[in-house]
Amino acid sequence: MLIAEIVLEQTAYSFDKPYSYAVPEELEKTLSCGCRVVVPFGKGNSHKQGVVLEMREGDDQTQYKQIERQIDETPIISEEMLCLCKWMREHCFCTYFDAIKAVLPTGISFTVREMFSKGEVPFDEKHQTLDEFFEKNPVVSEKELLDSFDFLNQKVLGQLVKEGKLVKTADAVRRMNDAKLKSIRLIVSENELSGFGLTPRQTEVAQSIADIGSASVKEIMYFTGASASVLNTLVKKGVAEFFDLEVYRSPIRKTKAQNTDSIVLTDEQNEAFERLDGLYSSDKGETALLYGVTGSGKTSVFLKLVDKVVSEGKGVIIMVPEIALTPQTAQIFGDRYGSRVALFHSAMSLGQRMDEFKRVSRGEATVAIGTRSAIFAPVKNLSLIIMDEEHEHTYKSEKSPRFHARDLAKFRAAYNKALLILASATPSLESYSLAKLGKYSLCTLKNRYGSAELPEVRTVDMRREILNGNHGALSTELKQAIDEALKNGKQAIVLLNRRGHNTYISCPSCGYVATCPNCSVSMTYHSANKRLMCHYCGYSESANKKCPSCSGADLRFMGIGTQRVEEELSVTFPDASILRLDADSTTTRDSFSKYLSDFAEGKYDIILGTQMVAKGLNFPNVTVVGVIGADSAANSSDYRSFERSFALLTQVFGRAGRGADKGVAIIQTTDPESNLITLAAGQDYESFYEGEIGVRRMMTYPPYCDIAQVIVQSSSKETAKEVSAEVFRQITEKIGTSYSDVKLRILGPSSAALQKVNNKYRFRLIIKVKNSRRFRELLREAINVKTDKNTSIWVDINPETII
DNA sequence: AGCACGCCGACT
DNA sequence: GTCGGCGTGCTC
Repeated sequence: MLIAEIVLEQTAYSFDKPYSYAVPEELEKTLSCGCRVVVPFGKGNSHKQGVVLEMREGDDQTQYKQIERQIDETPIISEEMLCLCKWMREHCFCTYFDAIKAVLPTGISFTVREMFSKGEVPFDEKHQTLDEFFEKNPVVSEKELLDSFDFLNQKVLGQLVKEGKLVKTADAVRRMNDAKLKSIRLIVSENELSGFGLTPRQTEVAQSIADIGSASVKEIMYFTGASASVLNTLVKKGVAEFFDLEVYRSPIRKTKAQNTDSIVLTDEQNEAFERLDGLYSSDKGETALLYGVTGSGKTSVFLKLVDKVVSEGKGVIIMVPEIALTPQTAQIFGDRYGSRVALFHSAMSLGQRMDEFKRVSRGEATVAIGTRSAIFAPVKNLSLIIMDEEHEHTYKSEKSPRFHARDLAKFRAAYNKALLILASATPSLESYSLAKLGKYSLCTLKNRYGSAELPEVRTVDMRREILNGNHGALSTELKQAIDEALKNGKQAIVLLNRRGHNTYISCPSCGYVATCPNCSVSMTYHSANKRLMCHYCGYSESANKKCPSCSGADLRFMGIGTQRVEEELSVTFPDASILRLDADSTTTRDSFSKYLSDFAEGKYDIILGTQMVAKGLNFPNVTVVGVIGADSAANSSDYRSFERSFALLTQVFGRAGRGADKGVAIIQTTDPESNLITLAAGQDYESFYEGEIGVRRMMTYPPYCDIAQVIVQSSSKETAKEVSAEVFRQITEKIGTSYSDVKLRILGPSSAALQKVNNKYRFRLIIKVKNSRRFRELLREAINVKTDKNTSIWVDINPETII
């Protein structure tokens, strides 16, 4: 008797474990580990999707239910990836299926639907109509049945199944639908609108749709502030229709390798290459940290190594923090390896991602390039993983499974005895300390390639600007420098270090601040639609002219947002064309790289953006870089903010002088004495590291411990508070008894930094601990407290931000 | 999450 | 006496 150990979809964390099922005879030959199946589950034998983890010879088949159907003829998940899924469940506090979904490209997922057909027992006379119905459609979905017959409901259906009059079957459908963007367009002409009895609000929205032509529902809701119901009414009244817009397809692939030049390395690069090549050839599954200053030519070293991997017929994964910002990377590798390259990133359509997944798993593509999800590429014969800009926070997943791609890369490297290269100009403190301890091999590139010079760095004290009567976002010095650059036909970049820096509206007389009714954040003013918006839940309202609290007419815009800086720039430089790049101005991700290339071609004079722009800074014609609020993040409470600001500034300074002209970087700060700017200007990572690691040691922060963040979210503030207190109690009780060997410190429970998001209240516990198997066991037990439907508990190990 | 079992209050 | 409320416990 064959027994299969199967993990199931739609399981809560508390009952997520492998379940044993009997393998029916007809599947004995075809079924194997890593295949998806449909099984009956629970008292009602509802159909669930599952994945076979293990197969074994079993004793007594009768105690198990039978597998109903096999979805994949051959395994969709390899042995290695199944192990990775187990690892993720153990380390990331997610369910097996959360991990499995992450490993598979979305387009490959199936959804299991409950279907009904006639059973052995005939229907009663009062249900005669059902007979006729099933005559026409032998297999019907639940929804169809409920819609067609008034006397049917969930309960009656269950009853009929029990009596044997109906039979439940499962239908596995592939869902590809989210490759489309729900959009809306008018189906009558603009001047006919008056004849449909529309309300003023509906007319206004219809007018907006007419103005834009057609737009995604999301965009329309953003610009008009209308809810979905207004749009639904427009469709109902026959004015407009919904349609699906195909989302962006992947870039055209070059089938032939175009660049076959051999790579010429400098002495220093060659030395690094030899070191890495030695590690690569040793097949020990090691990790190397390549610390190379910006502009030291890390890519050339990679290319030479990848050349070797490809020539040996082996596989490689190359990860970059955000592919839209580094189109060059994909380009360079695409030119060199042609169709051996497979791309993985979020801007690709589901179909495309699935194709790339298949090409890689069949071994047609051996060079997988992409963002953090590329770590799941089923590369054959994996022997090298490169993680560029390894310190970037985009490598940490912020939704379940909350993994860090670096950890998964380590797992895969060890499993395949492959070499993992972590590369950065500003390595994370975690990685650099491990390199210093000798756990990683450290390779260093100290010299900038070619003649590129570091820019001159000037610091502007913004407190002085205010004293001099300049209340704007731009200092006089920055304005002058931009002015000069524009006169000489050069370009400028203005970077806004925006963390915690939004434009909000407040009343000076009573202190009123416009806040979101659903979330505990102040709302951000958007000049594009003249509305106040909440970035967390999407709520918006029109901006008041008067203070709703005291009717004062002197409402002020506080803080600095990109939109406000844009206005200031366009007033100061009326003839310059300004490109604003932030999350709000780029609705589609692919447009980002297009904007950047437009800027490189000189279609814009000034680029204005948030941190994300810093990575794309590779423009020879830029001579001025301004950084606004350079120290704002450093002052925030997050223990990583100093590190982040240092990395950002180092990157800005390192990239600013790429052309022939020596550039100037103007740093606006309220704390000019801070050594952050001096360290970054000197590209002095060593000193930064020595200082910061001391702080981490003293305060017990990573790498001196791990941080586990337990978050309790509930629609009731009291419940959130009580449950988090209960988790706290569970933990303290356990370390006092059965887990006395685990040493940890708990902070909290306290209200999360964002107390309320989307009308859900959040409480958190922060645990400083050495992340060990024993600790995870303890925590797993401790969070297993009973909660109501509206309450959820989750764990984030080493979160990127402490929320 | 569902779904059943089970033990109390409002009804024909 | 029965129908149905939702508290509790299990799911191969």
